[in-house]
Amino acid sequence: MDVDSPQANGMKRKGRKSNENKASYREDSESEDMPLSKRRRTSSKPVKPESDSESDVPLAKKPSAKDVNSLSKQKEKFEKRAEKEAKAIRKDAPKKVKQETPKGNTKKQTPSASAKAKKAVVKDEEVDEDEDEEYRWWENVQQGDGTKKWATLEHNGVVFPPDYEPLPKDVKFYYDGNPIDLHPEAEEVATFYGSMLHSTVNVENPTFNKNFFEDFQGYIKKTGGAKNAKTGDKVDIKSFEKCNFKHIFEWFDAEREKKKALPAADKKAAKAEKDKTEAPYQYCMWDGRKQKVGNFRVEPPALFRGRGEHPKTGRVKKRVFPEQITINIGKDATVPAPPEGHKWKEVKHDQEGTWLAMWQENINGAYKYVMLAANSDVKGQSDYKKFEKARELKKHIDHIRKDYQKNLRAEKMVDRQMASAIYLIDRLALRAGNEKGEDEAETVGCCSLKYENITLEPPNHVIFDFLGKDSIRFYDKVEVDPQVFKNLKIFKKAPKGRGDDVFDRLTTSGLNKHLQQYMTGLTAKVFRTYNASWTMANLLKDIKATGNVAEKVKIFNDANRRVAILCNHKRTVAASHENTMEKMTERINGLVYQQWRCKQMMLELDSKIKKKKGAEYFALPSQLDEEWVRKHQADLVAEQREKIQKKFDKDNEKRIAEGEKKMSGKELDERLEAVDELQKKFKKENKTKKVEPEGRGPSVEKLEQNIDKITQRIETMKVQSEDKEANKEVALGTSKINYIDPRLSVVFSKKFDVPIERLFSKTLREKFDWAIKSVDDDWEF
DNA sequence: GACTAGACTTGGAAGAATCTTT
DNA sequence: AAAGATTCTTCCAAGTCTAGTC
Repeated sequence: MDVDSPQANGMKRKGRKSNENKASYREDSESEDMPLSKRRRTSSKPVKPESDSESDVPLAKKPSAKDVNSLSKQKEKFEKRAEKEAKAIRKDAPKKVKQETPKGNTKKQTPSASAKAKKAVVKDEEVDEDEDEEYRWWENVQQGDGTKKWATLEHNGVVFPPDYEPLPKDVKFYYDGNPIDLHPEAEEVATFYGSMLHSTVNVENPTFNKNFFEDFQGYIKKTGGAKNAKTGDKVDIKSFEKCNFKHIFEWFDAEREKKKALPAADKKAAKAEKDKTEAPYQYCMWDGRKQKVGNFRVEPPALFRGRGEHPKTGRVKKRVFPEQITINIGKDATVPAPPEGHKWKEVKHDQEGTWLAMWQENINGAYKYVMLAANSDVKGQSDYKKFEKARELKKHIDHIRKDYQKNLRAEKMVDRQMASAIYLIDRLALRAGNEKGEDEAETVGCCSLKYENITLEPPNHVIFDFLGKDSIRFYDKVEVDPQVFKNLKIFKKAPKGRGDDVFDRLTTSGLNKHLQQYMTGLTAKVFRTYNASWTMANLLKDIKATGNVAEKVKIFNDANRRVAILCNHKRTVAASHENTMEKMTERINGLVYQQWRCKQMMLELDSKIKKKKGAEYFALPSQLDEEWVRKHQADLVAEQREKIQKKFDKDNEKRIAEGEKKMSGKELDERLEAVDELQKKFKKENKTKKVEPEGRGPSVEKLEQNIDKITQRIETMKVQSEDKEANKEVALGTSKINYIDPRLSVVFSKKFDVPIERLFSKTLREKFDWAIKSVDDDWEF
């Protein structure tokens, strides 16, 4: 239960065993002597003698390479701008460059500052504005040394999950067809699994099942075994295949339904009750200011849902007891009382930490922290600092780029690898890529890229294919600098093979140390922030103010999407996606059909028009065919019939409600005559291959207008549908929340008159309060 | 420099709430 | 009003990176 064994956030690091490998890294063409000052670091694991057939199974269905050309071309443009700007900054502020304090770019902030001052005065007079006066920390960011995070801190600790409530007597886990009695502790574990049968990604994962079953068996053994609920005989639970959790699942499902079906008032009351009991934990007092706590709930016991091929996925994540929890709180504050009969593991007064409580989870020994919510001052400040740091990189980026460009040809292997790695981090927004342990999913970042993750295609194309954070696949074919191509070829040279590091001389800390030389605090991840925000800034810069709000929001989202693609932020395609797409094409086809009918009507009105416009114009569009038309006609007929029926029913209801008599079936028949006529009309059209002109005073001109209108609608729908398809596996959220400087969005909102609500949800507006209140429409990243 | 404990940010998915369509 | 789609929020896993120890 105690997880005190020292582990790096639980993960045992892979030993850095060094193989003495006398690899020669001489390039084929050029003869460069690269001193091998250090021993080569290779994976401690032997190269897996995997059968090729297995390893060749594609990771995902279809590699969706990004549009290499347009994206990289634009990136080039933005890089040029970056270089220009870096030079301009240095020219502008030859001496001040060192520390750009928040008030640093005085020119731009002065107007807003004075405006705010005015506002502040007004506010003093009419106090009714907000609850309590807000603390505009961003107007006065002290550098400080950043170590002491608070002077006083009061909070009420954490909320524990409810105790386990045993299942009703008639709901059982089944084994080999028999209901089984389990000790509540083992039964609880059964419910972890039973309640998630709908989660196919887990329940169909053999590792998940194996791990779960092992732990489950352990619990059964530990708690006195399992018994046949009918006979009372001991049952040995030894085969996962014979386990049946269906009854448990159905019970949970029914409970979920029951909850959902509750009257709205009851739901509301239940929520109010919960809010009330949790209220004391929602907020804390941080340096005397009320601040929202983020995650005050202790994580409930469950099955660990490790992602990708996590070797421990499915293991039981145990219930956390007060005895495992460390509380961090002000010296003078009242320490929250642990639950009756329990005590805290420890109570600290660590002013250098921003966490309120902490414990270690039993699977990986990972630390779990209770911290403040994203909208709190501390989090806001560090967010602000993060973006300021990224902006600071603007001043150095040209140097850094020039440097790595030069060092791509460095004599020493380390330097070459360093330059190549930074190149990739900068150009492809790769993560640093820390070393990972044996008992984690095998994912990589830049420094940990493996031999097999890179495929070289002469003259200078590189295919990257690897699983990154969260086992999300990164697949991209990229055109790289010829020297980078050469280098990668060298880095991959024999005796390296599958499983070996491409950058065998690099570690993330070495890389970051190198980066610090250019700028204090510069690390690999700053490049991601910088490139994301810089890209967004440039995309927004090129926008012209046109269209309505919806169109402008779309433009914004398009830019957002470009950033998300840059960062490789993906989501799994929604189950309903294909269906939705089909519906959309059907709708489009319906419009195309309408258009075609209009054209046929024109033929009836003007006998010469066929010659004038050409036969092509009147042909049935290629995406439609006879069969489709028949079906569509039938659908239209059915649709109309349904509509009339519904209207009729509704009218009748109304009549009854008003005390009138119901309409007769005859009336319905009369109304439905229109449908019959439509049907007849279609029949005739199909037979004669002619379409009678419709509408009042039909004319070729009117029909043409109509066709144009429909064309418009088709176009919008097509755009919508293409948009949807392109967006199906791109997740916009992460870049919006973590990478794009929120001030960019605020400026966009102001400049183009798009309400900020359209760009930021309520929580995001709270999180980015500092950004919303601190910039004018001329602020630049 | 290697190693790792610790603390903090980033990330996708699940679940809840809300909007849209039927 | 139910169903379906979409958006927002919560959850917690999985990264990054610093600093301390040897």
